[in-house]
Amino acid sequence: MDTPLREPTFLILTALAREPMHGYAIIGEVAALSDGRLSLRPGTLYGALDRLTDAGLVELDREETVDGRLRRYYRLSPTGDATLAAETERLRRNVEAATARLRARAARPLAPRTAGGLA
Amino acid sequence: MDTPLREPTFLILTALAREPMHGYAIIGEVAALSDGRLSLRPGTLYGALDRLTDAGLVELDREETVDGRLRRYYRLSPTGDATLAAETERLRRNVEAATARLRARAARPLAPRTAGGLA
DNA sequence: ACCCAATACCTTCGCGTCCGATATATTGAG
DNA sequence: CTCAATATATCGGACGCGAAGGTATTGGGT
Repeated sequence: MDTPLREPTFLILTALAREPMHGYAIIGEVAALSDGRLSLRPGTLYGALDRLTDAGLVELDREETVDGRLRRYYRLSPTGDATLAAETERLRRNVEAATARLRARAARPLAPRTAGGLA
Repeated sequence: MDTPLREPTFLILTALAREPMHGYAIIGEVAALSDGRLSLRPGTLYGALDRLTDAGLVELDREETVDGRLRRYYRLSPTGDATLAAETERLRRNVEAATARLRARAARPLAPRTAGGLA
């Protein structure tokens, strides 16, 4: 499992990091986390939840029935916690690398040779 | 194209942000960017380059022949620049959200209720 | 009493991306 | 003369994601 997590999976783990949640609530939490940019579809969510459970990153926490509707709560496992931390570090480095290059680029928008001194 | 970029694609754009590069050099640059964690395969690279060219994010810069070997240089287009910037911002928010939750989690490893004050 | 929206679960299917393997061509080292 | 490195390209499989649809219950509108 060193396959980098894709965005939906990453945000599902992030949502669960705070406290155990049930599927439908995760959809809302991910939407909030991403400022509404990403609205998970059921197919994405439950597929991911199954995969993450098989991989041992999340665990079934408990089940509740509220108003006749089942709520299945999932929780982040220790492995999931470590994976999320590692993924976050990976992303942080990528963001830093991209930011540095974009900044350098903004400094010389159209002039590769700045009436050069060096090389 | 509001599909989030996957990591290989993101790093290819990042590599090209500094200056135009040819394919084989991009592989090395991406490896350096990721501290050797990601080594692009030719299948990934040229597939991505074709897709990115079709999408208008990168452009063919020039072609050189060095020692009988063709070098095809690609450059980041203005659209690619903007896309990379937007993607970087998106990732930055995700990193911040995950970091905040992981930090809160570390503070209370096994105690969901800290003898609470606020509801 | 009726229907529709919202809550909450789950499944199936197609697409796009990625990766591994493979192929080709040239130069330089052993 | 062969092998490694440089440099391009293609193909098939795997897998995650998204769209759509299906089941069930409660509550609001008419």
